[in-house]
Amino acid sequence: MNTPQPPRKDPVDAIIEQWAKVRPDLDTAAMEVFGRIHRISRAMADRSEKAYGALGLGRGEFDVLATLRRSGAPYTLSPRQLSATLMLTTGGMTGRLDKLERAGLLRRSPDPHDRRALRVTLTEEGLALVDRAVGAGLAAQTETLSAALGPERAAQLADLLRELLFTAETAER
Amino acid sequence: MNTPQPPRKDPVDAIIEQWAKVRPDLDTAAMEVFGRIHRISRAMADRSEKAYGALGLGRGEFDVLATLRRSGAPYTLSPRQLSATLMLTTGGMTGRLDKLERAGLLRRSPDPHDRRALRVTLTEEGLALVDRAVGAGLAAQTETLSAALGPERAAQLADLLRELLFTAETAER
DNA sequence: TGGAAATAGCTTAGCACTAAGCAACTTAAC
DNA sequence: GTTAAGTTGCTTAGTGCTAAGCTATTTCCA
Repeated sequence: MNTPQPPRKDPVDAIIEQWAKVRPDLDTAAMEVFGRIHRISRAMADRSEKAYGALGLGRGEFDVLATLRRSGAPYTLSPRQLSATLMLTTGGMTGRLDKLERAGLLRRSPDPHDRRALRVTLTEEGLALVDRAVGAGLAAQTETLSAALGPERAAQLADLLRELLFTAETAER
Repeated sequence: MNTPQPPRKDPVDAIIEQWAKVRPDLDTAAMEVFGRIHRISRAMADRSEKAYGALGLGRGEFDVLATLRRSGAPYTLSPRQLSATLMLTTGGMTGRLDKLERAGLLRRSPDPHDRRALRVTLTEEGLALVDRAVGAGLAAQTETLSAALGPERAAQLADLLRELLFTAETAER
């Protein structure tokens, strides 16, 4: 399964070759990394979405439930905390919460200490569903990763990505 | 700039720690890779968008122009080729082409050999603009990459990503 | 050669998001 | 204690996508 592959050509290599023909002056080294990251991200989003989809959840809804789940008992956060964590505007969050509340997966209740604010809490159904969804999503990821790389190279990849993430998310000048 | 970093904790490490507290049974190793890939992809999309944005282009428009540009002279493709390359429905492509044609960056003309089909061609303005935009986008990527990793580790990262991309884009069973 | 199937690009309806702005409320400043 | 400033969640308008369906045209093949 995980013997180091002979270096095959992938779709990103093909794009880079095309650029080399028409714009040989360009330095395309960064595409080798970011072009692939973009495509992997998109492909894995599709795979995960398929895993939750079987449970009737979209990616956005899953993200809300998972954020509540991993906050621990009593599975309660404010809409603001959720939209900040998920890098979503408050308008977008209102829509997600509406849908999830209608599906009975969470509950909105007034915050007892601040009458402007709300508390969003997972219901029992929501808790049970998200536990299954997290398992399914993670299984899809694990399967893909271990089919591509052994544990050692996967760990090496994770380290390189960690350093790149720091820089990428640092406020641009 | 590129001395191997002391292992700092990043946002993905924090999320994984949270899961470990509330669901210690989960195998979260794959998140180390795909969680970071997702976040880097998002962060870099924002950065690139900012680079083209200065030229009045959104990411979607840029992608269309760049695909035409790297196809080489005479910078002509069909709407179908474009939507297939960019993994976009034909409806979405119609909208992008409308906007770009209105801006004078490309032209639609009938295909002489197939009366169902069109040919989409970059105008001179479109060609000049996309050449500037590609330079700007690539500069933003190059800057981020070289601030995070030296050339050697960047190449190593590219190789690991290539293998992961093969598996991620392979049709799921 | 004629008819069925496939393909091209467009249209429409629906969805999920952002940006901007709102009223209600809380906090800070003096 | 009053006023100014900030925060919260929601609403609205606008954007860009998908899915499904349409017409016109081409290709396949019996």
